[in-house]
Amino acid sequence: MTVLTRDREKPCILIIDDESQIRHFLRISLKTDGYELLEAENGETGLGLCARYSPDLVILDLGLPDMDGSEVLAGLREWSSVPVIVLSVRDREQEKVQALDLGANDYVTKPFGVDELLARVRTQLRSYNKGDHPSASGMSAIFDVGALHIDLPMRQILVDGEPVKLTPKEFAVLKVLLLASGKIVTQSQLLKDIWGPTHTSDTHYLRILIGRLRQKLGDDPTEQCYIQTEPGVGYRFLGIS
Amino acid sequence: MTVLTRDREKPCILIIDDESQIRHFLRISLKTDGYELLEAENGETGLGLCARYSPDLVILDLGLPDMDGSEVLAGLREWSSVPVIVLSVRDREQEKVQALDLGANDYVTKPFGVDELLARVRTQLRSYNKGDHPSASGMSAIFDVGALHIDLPMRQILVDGEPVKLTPKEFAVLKVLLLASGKIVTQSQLLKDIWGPTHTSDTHYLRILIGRLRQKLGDDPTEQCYIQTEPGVGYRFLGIS
DNA sequence: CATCTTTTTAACGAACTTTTTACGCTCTCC
DNA sequence: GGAGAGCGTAAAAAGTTCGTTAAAAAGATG
Repeated sequence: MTVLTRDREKPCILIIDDESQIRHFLRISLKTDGYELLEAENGETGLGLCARYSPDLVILDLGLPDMDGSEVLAGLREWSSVPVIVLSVRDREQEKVQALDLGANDYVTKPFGVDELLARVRTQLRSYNKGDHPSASGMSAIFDVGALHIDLPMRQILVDGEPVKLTPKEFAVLKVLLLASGKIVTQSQLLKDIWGPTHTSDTHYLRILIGRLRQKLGDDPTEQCYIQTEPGVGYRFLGIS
Repeated sequence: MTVLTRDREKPCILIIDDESQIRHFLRISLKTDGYELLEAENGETGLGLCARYSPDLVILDLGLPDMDGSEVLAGLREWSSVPVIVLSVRDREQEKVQALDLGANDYVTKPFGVDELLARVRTQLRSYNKGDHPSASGMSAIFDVGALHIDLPMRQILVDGEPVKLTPKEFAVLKVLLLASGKIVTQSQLLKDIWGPTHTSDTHYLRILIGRLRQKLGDDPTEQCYIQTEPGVGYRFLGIS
């Protein structure tokens, strides 16, 4: 199952709550604050939506019809570290402690003020985005192949331990190839991604750039060590299966 | 001044509260849960302790004698990203919103249950340790690189022991680069952070400011000692691995 | 209101990227 | 075998970006 595409500009929030009034109420508040929304009225669909769309934050009501809210939380924490704000009508301290220790990031007691909830949402999203959580961006961005060490977020490339300087376009091409590791990336796709949709036919740009890239990476085009060319189609990065 | 050593096994919590009963009460609860403690009864010593010992978490009372709690929070957030749990007797929603948007990670209204507070402490420490926060791994707000000594909370910079005056914008840029030590900071990000979102394209502002900064810090752009430029992308501060 | 500091604007040379142009190579297909 | 398409390399030309300097404008200070 692949991650379905969604607007990556707006932060996406999943609401799991059975009360339609609360969902309605949250929907209006959150949408006007510029969030994209997903909604589920029971734990199971909530978990499903979370798995498929990997939202940036989950607002979870503890009182659900099909399963206990803490079960949902526990299930979620099996594989995801998405921030969770728990809502509950119950103000029992032990329940708060339990939810927080199960992995909730915040606990808000109903009835609550919208502004406070929105502020807590901002707080969670803020601290979540600060560290680069692997599950948020999908995969690790550090590659080690042969004498090559590539750190995408640090934008650092080492060949035999020696740092290598890449130009912006060189780096962009390498990144696209790397993120599709093993798979072929079409020439027109690379051209569209990096040069823009008006240059999808200027394949010689690519040939020259790939040449320089191979040179800088210490790659021999006759042996096709790192960057393999698929004649007539495109290029692929070899190394990680 | 270097970072003072302290027991790195136990998480260290700084309590900033003027009421000695509350401190006593928290001290007992937190110590039995295995935390190391620091205490301050006003904002100024609190900030000082935080700068010197860089605790893993701060519990901050909003009602302090010497300065407003939100001032302490704002001052702290100038240079530190340590998690902060705010305590307050006031249950006004706007105050919660303000504190959370100023950078607080949680807000607990007095009177509160110990168990809940302890659970919230655990939650903050947990999510703080997940991402690799620079200041979590022992780095403080005081930097010593080569002949350079930078004290962010004191706003003081020494080159070869000589104090150097920086303009507000120079200091802001240096701070952003420093807090992202090693990582690249995009030009547009610096421009957005310091000049505001309307100047994200005025890259020449940055070039001039970086030039002056390098000059004042005694940095040679041909040797790329402190501030390294990543052509076409942005800048990074070198020195601390 | 005058002075000093800080920020913004303008201009220019140097270094670097990207694009253009040109040429050699291999492979397929007629 | 020859023509043409696709790929790789090399070097020159064009275009950007970077760093520096200098001066004008704006803001702060007394």
